[in-house]
Amino acid sequence: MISPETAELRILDAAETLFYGRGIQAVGMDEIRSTSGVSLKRLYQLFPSKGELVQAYLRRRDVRWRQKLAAYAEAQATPEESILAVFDWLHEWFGEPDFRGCAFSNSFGELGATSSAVAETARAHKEAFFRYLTGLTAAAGKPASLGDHLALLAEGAITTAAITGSAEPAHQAKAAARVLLEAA
Amino acid sequence: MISPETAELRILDAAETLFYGRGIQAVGMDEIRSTSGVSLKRLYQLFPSKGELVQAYLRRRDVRWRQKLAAYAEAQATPEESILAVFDWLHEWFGEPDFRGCAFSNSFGELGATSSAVAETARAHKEAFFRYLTGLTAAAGKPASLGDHLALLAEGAITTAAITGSAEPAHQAKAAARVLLEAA
DNA sequence: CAACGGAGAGAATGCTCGTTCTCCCCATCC
DNA sequence: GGATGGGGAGAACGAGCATTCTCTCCGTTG
Repeated sequence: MISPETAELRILDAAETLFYGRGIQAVGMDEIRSTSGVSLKRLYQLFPSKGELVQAYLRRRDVRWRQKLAAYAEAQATPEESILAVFDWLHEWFGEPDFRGCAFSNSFGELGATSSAVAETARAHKEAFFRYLTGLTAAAGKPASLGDHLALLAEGAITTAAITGSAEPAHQAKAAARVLLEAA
Repeated sequence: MISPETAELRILDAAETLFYGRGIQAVGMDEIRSTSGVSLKRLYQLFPSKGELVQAYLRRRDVRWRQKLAAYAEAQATPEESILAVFDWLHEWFGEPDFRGCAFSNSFGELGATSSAVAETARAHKEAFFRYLTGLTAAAGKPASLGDHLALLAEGAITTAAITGSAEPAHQAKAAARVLLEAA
């Protein structure tokens, strides 16, 4: 028997791949089981309902996504470079073969109206992202409004890249961000 | 008996209210029937499957949405004012009580991975929107890249307004748009 | 060794939903 | 008037799915 920790990891990995890749309602618990290799009994012991598994998936993805973004941005030499690096990181993300847009926007569109938990998780994710960008602009001595504007650009690039299937919106957003950054 | 044209209108109105308001998979054909007052038999005569009804809903919404935007923008005196008016129009839209983001982004997030028809309709809508904005910037003697940048801002504002439940992103996007417009 | 408790496989349950079918009514036409 | 055809209401069908239950197996403990 695999350890509970390993089982939980496998379940969350399967949930992330499947929920993100195909949508939450399109994936049944049976498919989570077969992909993770963890029996339904154990699955329900660890996550008492599909809704709780969805929340766990979203929470873990939120933390990881923002950590990866922060690690990339913080590897830059100056605050200005960190800001522009956000859009380089987006470009890399958009190019990943399984990229399908923002997991939070997608789950909000799918379930936001019926699940307040999903709606709230999406809201918290976007708020954290906006706060992160305003933190970067503050470090560069720029106003918080610039952070909001850059966040809107990034948000738009994510949606547009997902729907058009192109990574180009990241470059477009970066060019616009550069103009805003220099004007601020 | 109501005329086929009236029945079709009622069905599409019900579909739009329900699909947009709660998500496509969350709404059953039975609810379309009870809301529209059109019997299931006639419903299936006019739209042979739920998928076709979804496509009809999206197609009509695409046309109407872009018409309303264009009417608002074209009521302005100068090309520059038309461009900025796009964001005023967004602000009005965000303030509507049933606003729940972009119907195309939402349906893409929900069904884009499983339905190529939905994915394609969403893509066509975004492309038309981008083309409309680059047309506005061309009329103002500005490069097409400005149109793309403004479209990203608008797109980000829509998503952010939907998730946070605030109309404020329209104002933020307009402020950023003004900077980009004056710099271009 | 024998009882036990927890684990896996997967069947069973109960519900939802897309789609079709049945049955009945009524307006039209001979 | 009586046949007919199209329409409405809603039951029926079949599939999918979240969740639970059953049965069997095996490792542990006394």
